[in-house]
Order: sequence, then C-alpha cells, then structure tokens
Amino acid sequence: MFQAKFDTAIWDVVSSIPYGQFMSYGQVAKAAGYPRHARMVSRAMSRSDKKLPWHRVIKSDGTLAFPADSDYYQQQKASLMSEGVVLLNGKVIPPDNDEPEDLDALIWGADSL
DNA sequence: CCCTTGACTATCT
DNA sequence: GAGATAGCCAAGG
Repeated sequence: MFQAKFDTAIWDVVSSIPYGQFMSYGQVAKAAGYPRHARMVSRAMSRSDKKLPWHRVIKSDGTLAFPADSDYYQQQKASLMSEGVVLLNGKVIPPDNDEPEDLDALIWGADSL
C-alpha cells in the first residue's frame, strides 16, 4: 500500500529533524522521496499516533500550518519555543534574518502579540 | 466513478 | 505584502 511506505518515510524524515530546527512540508515530502506530496505529509502525521515532532514541520512561508486561533497552533508554537526556536510575528526565524529591530524583539521575547 | 477537501506550494495581481 | 488562482496528489463521500 502506498500509504504504508509513504507514511514510514515521512515519519523517518520528521523524526530526523534536529532539535531546534524545522522543515517545510514540501521539504519533508521531497526528503522522504515523494516531491509534491506536501499535503500527504500532513495526512501521514495526522494518521500516526506515534511521538512525531510534527511541531518542527511548518509551511514554506515559515508560518505554522494551523490558523492562529487554533489550539494546535498554540501547541506547536509552544513546542517550538521550548526547543529554542524563536517565533517572530507568528513566523519562525529564517536563517537570513538580520534585522536589528526584529533581533531586539526576539531577545525580549518575540511573538508576544 | 465524479466531486470535494486538505496540517501545501508557487505564481500573478 | 496580502488575496486570488492554479497545480499538485491522495483520501473520503
């Protein structure tokens, strides 16, 4: 069954995401060997009752995949921050971030909107 | 079997 | 930079 091999690959990739790091759905899908299956990534994780670090999986924009008013959103955000990931304006800090104002904000606790 | 939906992504306006 | 549109693939009704 496609799903069996797919979800296993997804779980493996998601589980392989280092602490304090994150990957986009498309990135995970590609890494699992299934490009364009970004949507299937979500399904695979949702199906799995395993302890997957799904909070490390976000959208390509750096934002979380859930609506800001969703409980899952809060949970994911909290998990990320507890791993050292800083969120700014509801987005994770991209590697090319160099804005001093944003830097100051994240130092003092970003995402306190 | 056709149509809708979804934890997505990229492009255009 | 936000909103709309199209492409994408699989699952569920």
